[in-house]
Amino acid sequence: MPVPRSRRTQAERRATTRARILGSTAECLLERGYAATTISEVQERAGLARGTIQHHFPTRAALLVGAISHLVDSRIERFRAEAALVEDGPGKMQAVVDLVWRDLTSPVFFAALELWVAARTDADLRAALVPEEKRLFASMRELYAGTLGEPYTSDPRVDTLVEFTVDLLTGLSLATMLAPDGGARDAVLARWKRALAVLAGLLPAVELLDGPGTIGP
Amino acid sequence: MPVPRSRRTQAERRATTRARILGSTAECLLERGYAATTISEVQERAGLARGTIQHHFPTRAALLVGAISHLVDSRIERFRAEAALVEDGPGKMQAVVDLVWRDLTSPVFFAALELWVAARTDADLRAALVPEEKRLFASMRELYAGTLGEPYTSDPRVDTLVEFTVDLLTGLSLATMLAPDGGARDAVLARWKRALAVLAGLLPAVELLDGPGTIGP
DNA sequence: CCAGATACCGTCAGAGTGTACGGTATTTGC
DNA sequence: GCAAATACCGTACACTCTGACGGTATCTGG
Repeated sequence: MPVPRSRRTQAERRATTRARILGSTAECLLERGYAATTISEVQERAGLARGTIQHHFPTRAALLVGAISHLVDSRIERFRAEAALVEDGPGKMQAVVDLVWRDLTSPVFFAALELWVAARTDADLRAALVPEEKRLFASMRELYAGTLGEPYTSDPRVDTLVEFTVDLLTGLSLATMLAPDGGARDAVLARWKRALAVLAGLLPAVELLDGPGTIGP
Repeated sequence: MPVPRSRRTQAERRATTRARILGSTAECLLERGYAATTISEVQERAGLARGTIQHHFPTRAALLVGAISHLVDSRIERFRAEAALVEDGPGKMQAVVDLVWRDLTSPVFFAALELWVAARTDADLRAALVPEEKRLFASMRELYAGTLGEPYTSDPRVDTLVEFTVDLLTGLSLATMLAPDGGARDAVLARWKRALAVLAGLLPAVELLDGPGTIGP
């Protein structure tokens, strides 16, 4: 006997299925990659009819454009939640490195990477992606600053150090994406934490390679 | 009247068309991306018949695997040529940063990036890619060391600094790939050069952000 | 309560893809 | 020279993907 569904407004119906579709798209990007993220595949994962997908996203391009904002939102939200867990203390700079690292090795990041790389050779995708990524970067910068707080935020070098950290960890994530060598990866992370201390003037350069490297303000 | 072609050995014929196919594949990866790199597209660019492509690479997967080694070879060769031009002098460390940057923003890099990202979700591609990239990294390490020479090579911190540089510049290349902001990009590069000097103990940390930053041994 | 709007469904044709296959031209080994 | 081998060619076919379309269920505004 068919359960009479609770009455939902059109807006609610629309929003939930839309979210379902975009969730499946993200999942598919993550697991199968950009090229294999087809309408049929998304449809199947979402458990919806072909026409439904098309009703919300008339073309594949529109679907992928929709996925962009969705992924950016997820990533910001995820980062915010993780950032809230960072505790104050002498190892805060290092904790933020770990925070950035968790972001740059998270599923959302790799799903977004698929679109990012595809956008290099797809003008439409790029046009939609670039402003969204600007939004992402702006949010991220705020979150970095908010998480670090004083006295870090007032140091003019910190912006640069954050930029270094994000770029470096992005490269490291890419490099270790295919053949994760946990040991080497962690070693680079540990050394970078020490390097940050050196660059902040908290540690002499000769100590770049030794010791535990937990240095605070 | 058909010109009687000079007699070429089978090996020669094979090698040249093979190279032609792989060249077209690389070009296509660069210009159109992984998803749009189809047999037809490669065939058309190479000006060969469909059967010819298939004679050399029975499947699309085989073609892409073939492209991997080809790209790695190109990249090593390209880097070697550029490295030979680096002159000795007080700004050598900085010159190597520029050298790495030219590699990580070169067409071959972006073509390889397409395969790299695709390999994340394609086990066969990954199996072929990982050993080739090991080969690439090994060659690169040699070339870094050879280019830097003494006294850098004997400093145990240099390996780490090279790793930092490569990872950081990889991230920077990715980040600025879609919307190149020359100014911001160059600023990060310049600051990283100074940071290297700080990390090597040649410059005090307080000078991270100021001045031209050409520091030598 | 009911007409119009909107969300969802399922099938279809056209284009494009990858691979199989038989045929022609060129080179090789004897 | 001449068969065998191999490089190159072009068509054919089965498959998948996309976007179009008409049809049904659910909601909304009056």
